[in-house]
Amino acid sequence: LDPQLWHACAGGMVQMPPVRSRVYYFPQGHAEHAHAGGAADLAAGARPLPPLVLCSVTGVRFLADPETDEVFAKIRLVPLAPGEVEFREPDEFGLGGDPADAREKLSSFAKTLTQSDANNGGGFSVPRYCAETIFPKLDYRADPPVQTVLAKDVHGEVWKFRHIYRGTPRRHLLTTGWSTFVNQKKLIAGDSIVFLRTEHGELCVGIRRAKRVSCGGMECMSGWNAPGYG
Amino acid sequence: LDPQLWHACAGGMVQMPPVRSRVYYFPQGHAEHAHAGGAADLAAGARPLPPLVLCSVTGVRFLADPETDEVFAKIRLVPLAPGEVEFREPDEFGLGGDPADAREKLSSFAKTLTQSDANNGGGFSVPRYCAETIFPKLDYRADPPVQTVLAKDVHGEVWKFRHIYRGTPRRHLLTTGWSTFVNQKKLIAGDSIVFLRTEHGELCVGIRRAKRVSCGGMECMSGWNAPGYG
DNA sequence: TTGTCGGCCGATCGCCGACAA
DNA sequence: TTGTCGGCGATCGGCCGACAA
Repeated sequence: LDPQLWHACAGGMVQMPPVRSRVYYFPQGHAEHAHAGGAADLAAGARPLPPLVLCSVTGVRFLADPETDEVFAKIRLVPLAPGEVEFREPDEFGLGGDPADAREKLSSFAKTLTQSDANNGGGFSVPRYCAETIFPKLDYRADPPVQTVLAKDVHGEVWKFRHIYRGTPRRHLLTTGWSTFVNQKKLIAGDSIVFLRTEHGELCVGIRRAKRVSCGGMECMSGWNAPGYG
Repeated sequence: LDPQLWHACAGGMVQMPPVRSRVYYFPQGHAEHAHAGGAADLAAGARPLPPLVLCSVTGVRFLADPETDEVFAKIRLVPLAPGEVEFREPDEFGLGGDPADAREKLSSFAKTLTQSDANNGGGFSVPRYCAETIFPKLDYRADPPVQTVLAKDVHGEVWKFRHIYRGTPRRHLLTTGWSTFVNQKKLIAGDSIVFLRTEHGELCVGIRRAKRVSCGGMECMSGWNAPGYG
């Protein structure tokens, strides 16, 4: 999985430590996160674990769930002996000033799906900025300007969309191919879609699912479906 | 799962030993059937198993696959000590002369789906015998005679069908509700459907899938899809 | 600039009798 | 008696511009 696409899907809040950098590992926090409330397993151990362990990052793998397309990472940590402890600024590893960071911001775009986007009745409203900076150049001399857009998802599968610039006032839309994508990926209003143009000029598409909240057996998005009073 | 429905789905060739009856267990045959060709596991054991073991049936559970509706059974066997060996006719347990057998034959009906039945373009041609002996009585004074038929599947789920008697010449058909059933159960031409009327007068429906044969990646039924020359 | 809506057109679904095996 | 077909009406998917936020 392309790290650029992975980061675009994960969002700007997610930063990954580079290989050979040093991080603190929090066993209890990990245990609580892994199986909520099951941290007793570790506490019951004969030798109590320290609250934090200084480790060296020896490997990072960028992965995506085959079912949901949700991205995650596997990070390999090796604990350091107390004598190896030495403080180094993370910036030495380019954590903050990653040059890929600025480039990524320029060539990726995320949009939260509206009801109209997710309704099976129609297409996808492409924000102008996304169409002009991420999508392939459209020939505006045609009337209406139309092109076929190919985008690769996190699994390498290619999706085909009809990209048209029409309506009054003019706007960019994805029509044919869009509803298939929505249905296959089981997207609903509130989920986000990410478009990314790699340095090779290749277009990629990722998704970022909204947190679901169960409503009496039905799955729905908090805030949606709630009639506004007043 | 109702044993009557189970037997109707399994077909007349399948007979189950009753509880407390005695049967021979063939370990090698079981192993070969369980994982084809993997019988070496048993042969490699320190103590070679006897070719057949006389057992007592201590339990039989009639089950159905939640995905495919295909029926199977779990039979609990307890090996008998050599001293316990005594010959008894299986008929003493009612294996052959099961009174439920004759009743079942009267009130269940199986039909192999034709292309027209499985095509999503239409309904299901109900053989007259099935309609008249299994289905609820139709009021022939109406024109055309129509009723709603409810049938419970092996999971207890209820399916609703529109049963109509129409056309020239007249015939029984299931229309509305049929294609939903076909799609949900993923039925294709060659599969069979079983209708059963229980002693309580309740209508049940089961399926019996045809053996699939793979045709270059496509799944199809042997004999179907083959154009007839001459 | 873009979210939502109603209109509308074409494709598909599915009910029908005709006809023949 | 019942399998298959063509016809056709209803429904649905999905593309469109209007309009307003």
